[in-house]
Amino acid sequence: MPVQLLKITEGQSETPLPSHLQKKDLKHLEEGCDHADKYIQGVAVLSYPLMKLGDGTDFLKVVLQDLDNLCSRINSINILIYGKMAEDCAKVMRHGDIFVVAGFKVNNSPTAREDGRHRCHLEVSEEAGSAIYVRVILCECLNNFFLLFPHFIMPFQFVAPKYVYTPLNHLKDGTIVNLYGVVKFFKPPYISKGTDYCSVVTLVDPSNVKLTCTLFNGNLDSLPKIYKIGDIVRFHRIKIREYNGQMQGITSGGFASLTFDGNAGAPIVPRTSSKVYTFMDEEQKTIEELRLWAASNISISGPAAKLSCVQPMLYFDLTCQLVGKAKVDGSSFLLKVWDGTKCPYPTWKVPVEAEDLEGEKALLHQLRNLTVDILVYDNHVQLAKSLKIGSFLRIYSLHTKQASADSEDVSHIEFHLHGGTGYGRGIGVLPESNPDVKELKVCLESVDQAGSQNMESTASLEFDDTFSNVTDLESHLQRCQQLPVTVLTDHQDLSNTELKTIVSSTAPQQYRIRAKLRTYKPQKLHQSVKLHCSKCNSLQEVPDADGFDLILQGSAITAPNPELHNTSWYDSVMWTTQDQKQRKIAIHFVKHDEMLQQPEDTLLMIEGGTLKEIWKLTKRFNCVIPVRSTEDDLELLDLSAPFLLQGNVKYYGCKQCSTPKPLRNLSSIAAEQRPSWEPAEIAQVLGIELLQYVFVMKFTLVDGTGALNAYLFDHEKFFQIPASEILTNNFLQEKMQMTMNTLCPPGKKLDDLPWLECFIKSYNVRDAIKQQVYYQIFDTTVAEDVV
DNA sequence: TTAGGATTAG
Repeated sequence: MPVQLLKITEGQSETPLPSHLQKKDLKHLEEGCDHADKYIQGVAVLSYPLMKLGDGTDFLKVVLQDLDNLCSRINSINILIYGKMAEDCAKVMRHGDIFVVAGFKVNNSPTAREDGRHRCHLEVSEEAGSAIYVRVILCECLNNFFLLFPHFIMPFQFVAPKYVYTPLNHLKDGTIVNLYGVVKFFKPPYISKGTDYCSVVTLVDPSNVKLTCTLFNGNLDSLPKIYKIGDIVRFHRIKIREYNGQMQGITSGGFASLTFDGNAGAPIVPRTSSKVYTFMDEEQKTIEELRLWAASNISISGPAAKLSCVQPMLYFDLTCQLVGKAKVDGSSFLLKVWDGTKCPYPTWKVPVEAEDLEGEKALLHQLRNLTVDILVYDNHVQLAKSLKIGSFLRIYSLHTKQASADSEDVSHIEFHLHGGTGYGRGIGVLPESNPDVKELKVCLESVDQAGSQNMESTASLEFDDTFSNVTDLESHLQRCQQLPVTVLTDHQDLSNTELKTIVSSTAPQQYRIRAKLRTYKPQKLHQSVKLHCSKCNSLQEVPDADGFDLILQGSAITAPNPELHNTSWYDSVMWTTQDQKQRKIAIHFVKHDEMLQQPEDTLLMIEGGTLKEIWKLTKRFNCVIPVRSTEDDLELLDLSAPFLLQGNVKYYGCKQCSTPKPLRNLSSIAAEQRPSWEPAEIAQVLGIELLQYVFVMKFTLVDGTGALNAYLFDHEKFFQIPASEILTNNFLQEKMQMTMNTLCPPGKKLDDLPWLECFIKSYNVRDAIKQQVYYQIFDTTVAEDVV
């Protein structure tokens, strides 16, 4: 029997311990040594109720105090007893009993910092060959004990595990708390620039407060095993700090986590690397309640997209199996994966040296039409290299991009995992127990089986496997071939002119045409967005954020001038950042009727802010104008920076045509009955010639009689998407790409392309050398059922 | 220490 009662009287044991056991001193405990023949001895000063772990194993935690030093907590140690031994021990033990624990495993105690006990704990179970001898102290001995050590009366109490969980709206700076939350966002663990892995997790709970936690650990396994949005986590001992005016969670010593599937009805099995954790019925109830709350308050990610459903220009999470991998260059690495379905578009193959390609050659060949090549970049390379062939992966925020090589006419789809961790971009390894992996394996095995029955014809099995998806696509395309995918918004009474006739005619003229879109430029649609000045007719690229950042940094060198604060038309606040830079930031809130407006109606001016701070302000306030102080007035920054930010849109002014006027001119708008803060009106009073966002594209149109290149110059009318929002709105980017895929489906022959109805005008452009005829599309829009 | 959510543009 692993738990034995030994009777002792007057300090002498009636039954001796087995002779092979040697006593080990608490001071000399070390991890990793063989403790099969060792025992430690101590008095039980604390015991927790017997409980069941997540997998049903009985568990008992007992604290033993070294008999040689009864006063110091550092001489007490946590004993974690598993299985039947826990049950047996709970039956016989009393506080004050002397325990002899033999054949234990020593591990670091995650709670040592918190409970002040020994830095290690002991793990014992029958399976590990452990034994516990409980020395029952007879009455007189016990009396002597209490006489000698009266201060031990207090610790001799049952202590229920006291884990208090703090709701997210009750968090306080500088505390260490336990909490539950539903995962609203997460970055799968990645290698940080320091020494640890890092994972960022944003939680919400029914208080509707968000908490972003930054978790570090040198051991990948010790970070929460979160696989999707909606997972539920329990964090123990997370430190709360204030950062940028918001509460933030960060790992503290002894941090521990459990993760649960967030779907109501799924088994409640905690995912954790820790063998030691408590999980009681009450906590099960908490998970169920959070699942119910999350079901109606969080958009839990649905089944991840399959390769058969991918569209170009999407960011999506792919659950797949790794079939091959290869080095490409210093900053990129190739992963060859499959998910049992076939991508409906031609996919790119990344050229690599045969000897660099790891993976089973026969399988790589057999699955060559089902695997896709994913190029991972920069910070993901190191992790990608370490992945094992055959492992199951979830690749987060994988980007599909449509591209065509210069020499090819037909475009293909590329899969990129770009550098950085924005939007949770990264790679996670899923365990075989994961429900999505189980489902994936069923799918892969069915393809494998079909493959082994018919090795000669992998093509037919691939077709069968994705037949429904292919037919969906075909029927969509058929519809596109019957009806024109663009329509005229005017001039419907005109009849069509053949392209052959148009190209042989003189300009300027206007025509109605019916043609197919053979190809278009730029293929990277984000490159089609330009800024246009309607006064000087110039076109320019949209400046990138780095340039804006530099201008902000430059202007932050000059501190705000306090003499310009709090005027008749704005109220000012100023503060200094807590970091080393001691940066001064001033915000001037423009008043209406001498009162501040609601944030969503407010225009504010900011001095000394960073890109991120400005971006955050635009989330809450209607308009943000970055400014700087001069000796006697506030002024706009250089016009390479946006002069106004509203929502996601940055508004720019034309450098040539603008004559900036004093900012106090804004007070005239503020004095209106209901200031609307329209960008055009703001630009006007500030002497700014507002640049308009436009799509500029070149369409190569054909109709069987001829071909011509026509320019599309569109603010919003053609795509029914505002050009001003496309760069910052992923949904609109996808929508535009899908529209282009309908107008010009990738990988299709000319016969299969849909018809476009367009109105075009020809015009002459004369340069120093010659005169040329150009064509521009106008009064045309994408058909309603295509958008 | 690391990162502190807010896509790349290869």
